Amino acid sequence: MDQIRIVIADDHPLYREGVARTLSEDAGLLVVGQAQDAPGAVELTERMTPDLLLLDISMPGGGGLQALRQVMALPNPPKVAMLTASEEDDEVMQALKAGALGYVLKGVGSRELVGIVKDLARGQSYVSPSLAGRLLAAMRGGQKAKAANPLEDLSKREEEILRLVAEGKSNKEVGLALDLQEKTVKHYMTSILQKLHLRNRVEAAVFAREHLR
Amino acid sequence: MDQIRIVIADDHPLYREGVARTLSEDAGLLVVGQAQDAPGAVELTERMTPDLLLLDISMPGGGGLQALRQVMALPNPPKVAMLTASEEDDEVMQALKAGALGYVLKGVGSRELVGIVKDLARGQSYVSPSLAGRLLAAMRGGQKAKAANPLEDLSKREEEILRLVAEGKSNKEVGLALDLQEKTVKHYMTSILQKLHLRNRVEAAVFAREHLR
DNA sequence: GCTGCCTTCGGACTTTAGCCCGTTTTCCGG
DNA sequence: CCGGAAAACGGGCTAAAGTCCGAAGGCAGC
Repeated sequence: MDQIRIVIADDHPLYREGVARTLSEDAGLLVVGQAQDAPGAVELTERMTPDLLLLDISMPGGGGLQALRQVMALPNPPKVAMLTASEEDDEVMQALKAGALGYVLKGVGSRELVGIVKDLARGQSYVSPSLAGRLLAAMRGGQKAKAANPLEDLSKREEEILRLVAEGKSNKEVGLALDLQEKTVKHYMTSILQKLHLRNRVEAAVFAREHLR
Repeated sequence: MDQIRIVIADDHPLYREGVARTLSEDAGLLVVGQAQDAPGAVELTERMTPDLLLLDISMPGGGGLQALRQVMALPNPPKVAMLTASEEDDEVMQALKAGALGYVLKGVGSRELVGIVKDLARGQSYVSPSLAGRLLAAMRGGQKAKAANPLEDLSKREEEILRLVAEGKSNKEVGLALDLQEKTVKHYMTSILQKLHLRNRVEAAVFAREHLR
């Protein structure tokens, strides 16, 4: 049986090193390339046509999610696993929706990683346990799988107002900034809170900080 | 000349591995221990009395900053460098104020790290360039060096309340959660806003999200 | 041409938030 | 022992936030 050909993309040289060496120690695995940014990852994947791409989410040059989408658009896309420190449900969702086979937190042990990589290469998906639980919960709560971003429900104006609220502005100040009546801003707030299933402007501000921009 | 004895603390096994191997390849350096959490780092440092401690900031069991303070309180504290992905000015400040000699971002290259480690062992401080600039700016802006955190002004209770506010809770809900009168919570809010120079609870929530963990 | 959604506003509310006056208890340092 | 800060509470008040009515023009799709 052939070796599993792997490309690693991570902007931290030392972490990349750790992963590469750990995987290389297993006879069944072969690291055929390393990239340090999103464009590099796409380019390398295209050139090396690996079986598996380990992709960090937080990378310069567009971020791992964008790289994921580009890689999946290639003629013979490899299996892709996101390897990341982030636990944002949102990003997990987006990554899996975009075609990632696995989502592995950077805290994994070396021994574990080798096992996971082999599973992934066989087409077996993998999501780190601590995430898996919350993922399932999110799906149960959100019915089918649309939980990605309720932000899309917001109109242009609503989003604009939400941004200002997230900066700590009062309704009156938002009105002043956008040349609207305070009353109108209040109406928008009500609608924003309803659409995002939030209870008050503090929750809205926090939500905006974490999901907007 | 003796080798430089180093302890590495990081909760990511793979990253730890990468650092350890990179450093070990240099004849002048000797990795004498690895820890994966804050208490472990303190304990290991106490037992091994290394020359240098490389400390990750985000670690289970209290976080790297706490470990830093404990380590510095030891009879013969090693030189300590924070090794982290975080770029929070706040944390850099706190770390340096607590006695860290260096603040190295995880994005460093292997070759660089070896050089930096040797500098540190000689007592030469080091702060990653991208941070150094902003640090100086912060100091110029904040006069002397007090810019660390206005959070220290908050009493225990105030901080507790701020956390709940940052979750979107109303004064009444905070009162319910902490078994206080709504009125009391309002009083605390007034005092919190005053101390942090903020105008309303939305700003407080945003502030808390960015400066409180 | 009708049906929606977006944008904008007004009236009339109720509920929260925030400030300024106080008081009491406790606890800690000089 | 006294001062000061923290912790908790109360009254009274103004302003801000949020909700529920309704309404009007615009622009898109069917």
